[in-house]
Amino acid sequence: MELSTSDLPTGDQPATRRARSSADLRHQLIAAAMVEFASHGFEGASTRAIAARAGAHQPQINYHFESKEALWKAVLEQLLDEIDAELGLDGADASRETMVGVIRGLVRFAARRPELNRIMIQEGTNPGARLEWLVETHVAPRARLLTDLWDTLVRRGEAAPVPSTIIYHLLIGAASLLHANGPEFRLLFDADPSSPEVVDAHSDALVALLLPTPT
Amino acid sequence: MELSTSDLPTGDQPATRRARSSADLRHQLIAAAMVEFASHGFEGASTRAIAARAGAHQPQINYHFESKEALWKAVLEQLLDEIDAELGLDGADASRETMVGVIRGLVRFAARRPELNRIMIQEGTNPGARLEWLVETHVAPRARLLTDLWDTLVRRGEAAPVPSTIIYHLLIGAASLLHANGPEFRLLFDADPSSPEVVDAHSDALVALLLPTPT
DNA sequence: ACTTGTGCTTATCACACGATAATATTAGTA
DNA sequence: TACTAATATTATCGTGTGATAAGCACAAGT
Repeated sequence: MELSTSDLPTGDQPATRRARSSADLRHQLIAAAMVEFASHGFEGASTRAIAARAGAHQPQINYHFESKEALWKAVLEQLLDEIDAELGLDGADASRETMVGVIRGLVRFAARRPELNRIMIQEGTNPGARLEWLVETHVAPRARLLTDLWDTLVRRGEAAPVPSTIIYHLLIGAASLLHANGPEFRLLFDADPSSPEVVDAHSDALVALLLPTPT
Repeated sequence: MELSTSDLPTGDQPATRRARSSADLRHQLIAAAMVEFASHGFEGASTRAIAARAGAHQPQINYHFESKEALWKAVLEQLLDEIDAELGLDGADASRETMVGVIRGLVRFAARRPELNRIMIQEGTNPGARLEWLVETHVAPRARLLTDLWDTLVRRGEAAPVPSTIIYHLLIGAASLLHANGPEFRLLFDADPSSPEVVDAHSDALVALLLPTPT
């Protein structure tokens, strides 16, 4: 390979350079792993490719993380933190505007960071330990927030009368596939899936379909 | 390994037994590859696992198919034939009932054969030769049929005013994710994603959302 | 009975995988 | 400058990968 510290973004103070550099590499490995896991799945992504993308050697993954699976969990924890920040679902009140914000946020996030949906789709396909960890510790509580909100709106007649168990995957699929499969969209329609025009039209459509305004 | 002809469903007439058995194995390999490709992606699926699932030895794949990729193409051609039979989109007239049938067919097919959506989602994620082959030779013409139908209905006011480029992935995502991620749905809601109740509720919801009846 | 052809089985190729051990290098401290 | 702890680097382990070659089994045709 051929790596030197000058290849990486260097810190400043010598006193903190080492610690910062170490934390930086951790983040770079997580960022690289995010892309590789999203593209090739857990099994298909290789630690060598992840390390190369981060400008590091393959054994550094096992030095900074316990295993490939621990790195995968770190990736998902970061992604879920990011979508929480984008949606702000937990503290919100049960209103139509909240739901509008959630829908638009889902589309915006899927366009900005398609990796989360790609990884979740990959894992949601196969039963197993990774899916159980994902659902039990991360997906279930967030899904609960969304289904509760939806049920409230339906009860008030502010949302289409669709069971919340159905609406969950329906909404996430409708909001994310266009961006998870961005390359396919680009080939099919010769348009940029992450352009503001597409994202806006996509969000507007979903809001209009799911939260019809009683005229 | 330990294989004998008695492990496989045997033919009848000795005159045709060899040829039938060969065609049978081809089909069994395609069926096995369908499951493996859907679960682990093209790169993650191993020819040994495919062969084992079909009750065959790994080199038989290269005997009956040119390569792993040729087997993958055979899988997709079979799946696309199946969904064509389910939807019957090509000869249909441009009516609301046709669209209702398409929507219900998409959901029904995703529930019965989640493998197509799983494979397409995997491939739609990464630019490359496989995606280009898929889109150019198979997806684009079918997508065209659907977007043309949609545009006609929108012009007539019989469908929600959503651009057909947006509706394509929106509809397919909304119709398929629940079933592509069946294992996740099962864990989340403790329900069978392929049960008639779920499939019906899912279809009804999509029809109601996309083709609102002007009351 | 003999040959031919089709498909199966075994062995093996060169390479990629995740993980670990051993060594080298560096930074911080005394 | 010596020493120590942290990180980087190299080498290597056992295993799995897709593909191919060589030889075998057996039915079909003569």
